[in-house]
Amino acid sequence: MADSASLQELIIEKAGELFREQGYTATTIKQIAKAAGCTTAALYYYFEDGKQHILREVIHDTAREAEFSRTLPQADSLEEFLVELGANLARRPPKVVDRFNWIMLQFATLPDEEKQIVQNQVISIQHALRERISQYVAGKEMADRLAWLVYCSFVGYQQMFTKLEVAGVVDLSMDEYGGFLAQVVRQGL
Amino acid sequence: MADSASLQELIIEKAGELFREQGYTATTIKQIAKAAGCTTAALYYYFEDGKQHILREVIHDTAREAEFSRTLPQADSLEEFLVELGANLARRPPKVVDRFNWIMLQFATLPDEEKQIVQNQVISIQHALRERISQYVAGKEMADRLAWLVYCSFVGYQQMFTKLEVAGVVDLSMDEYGGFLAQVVRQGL
DNA sequence: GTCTATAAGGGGATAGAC
DNA sequence: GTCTATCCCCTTATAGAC
Repeated sequence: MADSASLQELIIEKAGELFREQGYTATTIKQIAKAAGCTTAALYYYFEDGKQHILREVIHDTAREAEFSRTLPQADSLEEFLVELGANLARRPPKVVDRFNWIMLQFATLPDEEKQIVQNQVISIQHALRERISQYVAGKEMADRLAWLVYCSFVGYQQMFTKLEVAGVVDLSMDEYGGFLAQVVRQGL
Repeated sequence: MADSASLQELIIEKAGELFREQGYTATTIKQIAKAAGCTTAALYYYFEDGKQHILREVIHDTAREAEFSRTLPQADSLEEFLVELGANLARRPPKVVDRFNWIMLQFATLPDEEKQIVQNQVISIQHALRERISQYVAGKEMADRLAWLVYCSFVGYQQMFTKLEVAGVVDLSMDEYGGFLAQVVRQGL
């Protein structure tokens, strides 16, 4: 981002953007080079194994970045926590959502090592969610399942409403969705 | 599938499989031709606009097929309905799940007409879900929101556990997940 | 209707200059 | 470290034979 960033970092950053926007296969190394302001030969100086190598680095970089920015809201009750969580998620930049989507959809074609990185990230998010939720509910098992339910619910919302652009046709904001989830969790119907 | 199927239908079917497995961009028309037992020239006889044209037809075909096979379980209570729904979804062939994922990946790059087909499908599923749910709960608004919550929850589960293969690491079957969702919806925590 | 043959272009990758 | 120049292969697509 800064002009002083090394070309290597710049390549990873620009490649990440292109992968996110177009997918891995649809992105050419010529596009990546152009976006990074260099030639394809320069790519091979930093990434000997070519395009696949850049992909791996993008995944690693994404994981590192996500690790850093993960913070769950504070709240006095489970209901409030879920409402806040929904509100937080709704405020995330589209970039983050797109990146998650891209990796998810790329997943099947990733090498094993990178698959594990992605899975570990998902699981560590669920763990964080579970620990927080366990402050509000009785029973480890209950907290664990609820954490998955909450996590999956929001992921699903995002896929449907953001990725599939259903939000343009149906009127249900993520805030409302989170609020409804909180209500259901609290008292059922 | 039958040997008597026209080559045109066979191409759409085989292309659909390849797109699911590899993605659209990664699939070549040569692969499609080979899978369908013909040459690339034959493809252009049926699909003048080439690969894009085949993509469109696959989407249309997928929508038609989904329309046909969509049945929701019968149940005496909301809780039972949700449990059954989870069990049904768990039994779906991976093929169906993969297709949904693939279309999601492709969505951003689809022409408007095909985008609408996909959205309409999603919305019509939610409508079916909503109508069924409204048998059990009071209030149109409530049924609508709950239908989205249920739909998104299952989509999210599928993404995480099936697509990201978290099911191999974490022990939470879709049956259990559906059961837990039913329990939460019924009485809260 | 389906094939053979091939054109035209773009893709990933590399050798060697600077 | 980065570029110029280029290679080879594979891709999409088409013309014309059968």
